[in-house]
Amino acid sequence: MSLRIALLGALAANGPLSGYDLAKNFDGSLSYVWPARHSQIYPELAKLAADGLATVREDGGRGRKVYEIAEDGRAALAKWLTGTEPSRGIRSEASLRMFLLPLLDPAQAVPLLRREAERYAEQVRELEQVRDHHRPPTAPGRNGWYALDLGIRQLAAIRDWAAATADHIAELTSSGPG
Amino acid sequence: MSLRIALLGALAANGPLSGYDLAKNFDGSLSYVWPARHSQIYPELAKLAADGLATVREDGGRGRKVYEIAEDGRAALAKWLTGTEPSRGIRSEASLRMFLLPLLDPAQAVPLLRREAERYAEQVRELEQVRDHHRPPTAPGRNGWYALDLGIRQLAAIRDWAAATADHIAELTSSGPG
DNA sequence: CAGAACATGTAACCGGTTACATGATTTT
DNA sequence: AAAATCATGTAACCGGTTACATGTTCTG
Repeated sequence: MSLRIALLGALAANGPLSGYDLAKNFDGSLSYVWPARHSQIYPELAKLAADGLATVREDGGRGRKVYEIAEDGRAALAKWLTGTEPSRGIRSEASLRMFLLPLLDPAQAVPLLRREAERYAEQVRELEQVRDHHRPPTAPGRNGWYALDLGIRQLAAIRDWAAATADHIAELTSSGPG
Repeated sequence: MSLRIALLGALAANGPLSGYDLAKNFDGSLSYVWPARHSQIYPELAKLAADGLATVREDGGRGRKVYEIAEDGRAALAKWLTGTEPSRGIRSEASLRMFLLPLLDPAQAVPLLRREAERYAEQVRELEQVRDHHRPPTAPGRNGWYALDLGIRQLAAIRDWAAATADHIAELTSSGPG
């Protein structure tokens, strides 16, 4: 279900798009919460068209097909956003690692946590540049600025946790068993 | 691979456990980043034992089997934590919804964002109580406090984003097209 | 004209979910 | 003795990944 919604969302936000465009980066931000490969995207777009939620049009000689969201598609998207409870579960290998890092002995855990903190800090800096380059929207509607902002905040949370946890463990071990 | 690691992590952190125990809540916190059902856990534990990463012992007459992490298991866990790059991808239906909510017209989006902000605020308050009840560890090693702290920070980030975005959209529409 | 990038699809496999199935102990 | 809970497992299905397969247009 969710892939379908993600595609409708991308089409609603970024106008008519081909499967190739969508596969490339899913609008550059959607892939952060719902990644998908072209092998999954192409069949799903075909289904979307078959179900009348999007319209297809051949575009140029290279076999390119451009999909545009239909009225039924917008309705389905709005219904999902307003009328259903999303599953709160997530599955994140990176977070799993964070959860488990404190199990290592402090001499290993602290530098790894600091390295992770720095990695996330760097990613946050990069994305902040992109975000601030685009500037917040001055009119409501279709744009990825909010999505990017959310991504940055989540990464910053992990960064802060990793730094704080490294400090905490380091402090414990310097005073504790010494 | 990750389920295997998650199970080893749970066994390392919380001592010997049965599949039933693990399935119940995955230590109460691990399930937040890597949920799993008993139908997946039981076979994986059997494999873990077959591969020598954990040891089994029958425990009581109800067919209960208790698994304990073996030395090889600890080594495998440590190797994964220190020697591999985790995939950075996540898949979150809740975040997907957040990403897409600003696509709705402001009259719908703003109250939904505020409702989500309140939902996350409540969850943060609940988990903060749990966390602060347990208090931060005073000795390094096996405990779920850090994991819980990470979960709270991530939820708080979403909460803050939802509130800020609601405010921002509301402000735009009150001054913008009026 | 060769190689890169564009563009779409299919098939095999794997991890995960839902549902099915069974039996032992404890509680009421 | 019935119901609830403990406890483990299997099977069918589905969503997603990897790999395979094919053809077109642009660039150097």
